[in-house]
Order: sequence, then C-alpha cells, then structure tokens
Amino acid sequence: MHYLIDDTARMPANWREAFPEGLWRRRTEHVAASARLCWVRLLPGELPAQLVPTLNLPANFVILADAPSEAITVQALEVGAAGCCNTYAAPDVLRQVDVVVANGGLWVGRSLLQHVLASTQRILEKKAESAPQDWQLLLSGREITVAQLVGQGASNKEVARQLDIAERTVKAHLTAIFEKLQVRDRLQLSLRINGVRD
Amino acid sequence: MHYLIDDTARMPANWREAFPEGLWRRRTEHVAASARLCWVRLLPGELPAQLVPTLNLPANFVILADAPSEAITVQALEVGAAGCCNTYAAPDVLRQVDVVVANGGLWVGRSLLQHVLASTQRILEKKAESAPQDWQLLLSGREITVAQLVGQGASNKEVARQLDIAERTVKAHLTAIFEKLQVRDRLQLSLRINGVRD
DNA sequence: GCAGCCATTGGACTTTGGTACAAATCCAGG
DNA sequence: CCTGGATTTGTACCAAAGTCCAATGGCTGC
Repeated sequence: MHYLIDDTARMPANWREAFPEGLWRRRTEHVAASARLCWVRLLPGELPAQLVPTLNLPANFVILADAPSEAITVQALEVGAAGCCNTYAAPDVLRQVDVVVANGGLWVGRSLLQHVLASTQRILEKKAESAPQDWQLLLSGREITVAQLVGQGASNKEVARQLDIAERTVKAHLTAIFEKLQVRDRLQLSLRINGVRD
Repeated sequence: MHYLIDDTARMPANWREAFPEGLWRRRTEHVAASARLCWVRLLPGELPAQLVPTLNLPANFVILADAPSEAITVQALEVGAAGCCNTYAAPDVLRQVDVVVANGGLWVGRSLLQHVLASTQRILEKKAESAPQDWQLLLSGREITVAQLVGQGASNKEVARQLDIAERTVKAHLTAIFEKLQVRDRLQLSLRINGVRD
C-alpha cells in the first residue's frame, strides 16, 4: 500500500492518478509498518533534515518536493530516503520510482543526476579552476563582444544599437557563436559564459 | 527490440533471462535504428570513451561493465549512454533499467549514486551560505518550479514535457513570473535566479 | 595574388517566446 | 456561499530569435 504524508491543503492529482488506492495521511497520523512505500511531501522551504526525524516512517520512503533542488535531494538521501522527486511529476514517473525503490534502488531525477554527475566529473578532472574563460578562445573579437552583451541579458536590438551595427549582423554573429560553443540559444549561451553549472 | 552488443565468448545468462527475445550481436554487426534499447558490453579494462565512438549506436544505449566503477559510469554518461550497470545484474534489475530509460531517465546503480552524492554534498555546503533566494518568496510553488527549469536553460516545450502540462500553461506561469519579479524575459529571469550581477 | 578568416548586411523564412482575452477547476478562508 | 488565489488550457496575434543562402570588403599569411 502507498501512503502520501502531506500536510498541505490539496492532494496532488498526479499522485492520486498514479496510485488510485493510495492513502492520504497527515503527518500526525499513523502509517502501517507494512507500507510498500511512503511518500513524504515537503512544505515550501522545508528541508528533509528538519522533517524526517520528527516522523515515524517505515523503511522505504521517498521525498516529494514542490521545488526540488540539489540540496534537498542530497539531504533527503542522507536522512534515509530512497529517493526524491518533484511533487508534480507525471504519474508514469511516480510509478517508475515505485518500481525502482521496490527493487532496492535509489531514485534521483534525470536533471539532478546529470547535475551531480557533472559535479563529480569536475572533481575527477580538477579542471574547473584552470580554464575559467575557455569560451573566449573559441571566438573572434567581435563575437566575444556580442556574446558578453547577450550574456548580460541584452536583446539583439540593444546589442545592435550599442555596437552601431545592423540587428541582422548581431544575428549572424550569434549563429556563429552558437555553432562554435555548441549551444542552441542565447539562454544557454548566457549560462555558459556566466559559468552557471547545470 | 533489445540488442546486446558483446564481443565476448558467452552471452550472460541473466540478460537472456531478462530479454528472451533480445538479439546478440557482434560489434561489427548492424543494429536496427528502431531498437528499443541497445546494451553495450565493455571488454575487461576497456573504457566507454574508447569504445562508443567506434560504434554506430541508436539513441538509447546502456553500458554493461563486468567491473563497474565510478570512472566508467561517469564516462559512459558523458558519451551519451542512458545508464551503466553491472553485466551480471539480476534480470529484474535489467528490466528495471529498461523501464527507466524508456521513460527518458538515466540509470545509475545504488552504490555509485551514494558515492557520487557524498562528493556533491561538500560542494553544496559551500554554496548554501552565499545566496538566500529572495525571489522564491514572491512566487507560488508551481511558479518556482517553472522558474528553476527555465533558469537552467529549458525551453517552454521542455518544461511542459517535464512537468506534464501544456506549453500554453508554461507561458502563463512565465508571464506571471515576469510580472512578479519585474523582469522582461526568460534570459533576465535566468540572470536573476542564478544570482548573476551586472 | 590568392586562400581563408573576419565583419558586415540583405531577403526570406521558420520557430520560439510572449501577450491579450477568456475561461475552467480546485480549494481556502471569511 | 462566495471571493480570491493557484493552476490549468484555449485561440489568436505580434514580436523576437534564429536559420539558410548569398554577397561585399578588409585583412593576413603563404
């Protein structure tokens, strides 16, 4: 049997859809030790380390976060959760989590996993510090200028005005930049040159 | 259909049991592009980065290692694999990997995951002190979720798929977010939530 | 000189992002 | 019961972003 421990006002529809027979419980209510899996929903801003010790949970439980983050997930697993996922994850995903956990696995969402693995990779390579501005080496002078402005949030029109060139030219530079840096649009360019890891 | 790309002498019994209809292939042989999942077995001492580029693999493939390690797994995902697991994993586990990958997930074994998460924890502790997220206080739960995804570079379509809602809804949330945070587009939103100062 | 890169621009086009206006459900609190 | 916020979706429309093909002129190095 599945349990959803949730002190918010409304039960997420996707969970109900994933587990039509699942039971909704307040944090103060009892959960059978025989529960197959217990889903614990965090309140906004709450962290697993604050909540979990206050509850009497069965062996298998999973944290549900409305706004999951790397910090929440790591902490969830640290306090014994078998996984952490978005409260609003699709029903298929929820059922998938169930299957993985039932087989003794740990569940971590794809984006987080990539995030974490990317961090690990940097540790393994220890390259992070050596090449802070590698992208500049791949671009021509003008392209660097355009990339910096776009990276700060400027529109094509603004870049054009500031550099006194046609908007069309800005687009041409951007197309070249995207190709050279292997990014698909200005937002990912911004993340790249501002050193935001994802 | 499942394929096992394996140049060793014997086909692992567990794989045969997990996918009775699966096809065993040498590395030189052709794999249908319509393959559901392609399992690639590493030879002893071999690394994914050496092998994968030499093969013509479909979109979804998983690395099988007789002796999996953190290095092998990270490298496997780096070169595009959807997961990495022990060649001799139980049939149930193999089928589980299949399900996860079929749903767009990445699969990483439990022990590796714990290992990697432990490393990540240290980085997070440093990051946590620096930036209190004021913007989160202005948004509803769902809006926070959308803002985070967009801030990481996701397109409207990707956000919609990930949250299992219509693209139109993503736009509605974004319009509300822009208004509340007083930014004009997704790029400036990204700068705001990633704490980039200009 | 000529090949090659850089910077520039145009026209035509497709895709994506964002807004306006509207409306549905659910649920909380008065 | 009714109001108001949160979440969801629709149609339609406009603007911005991005691509493709093509061209010009400047500069450098062989």
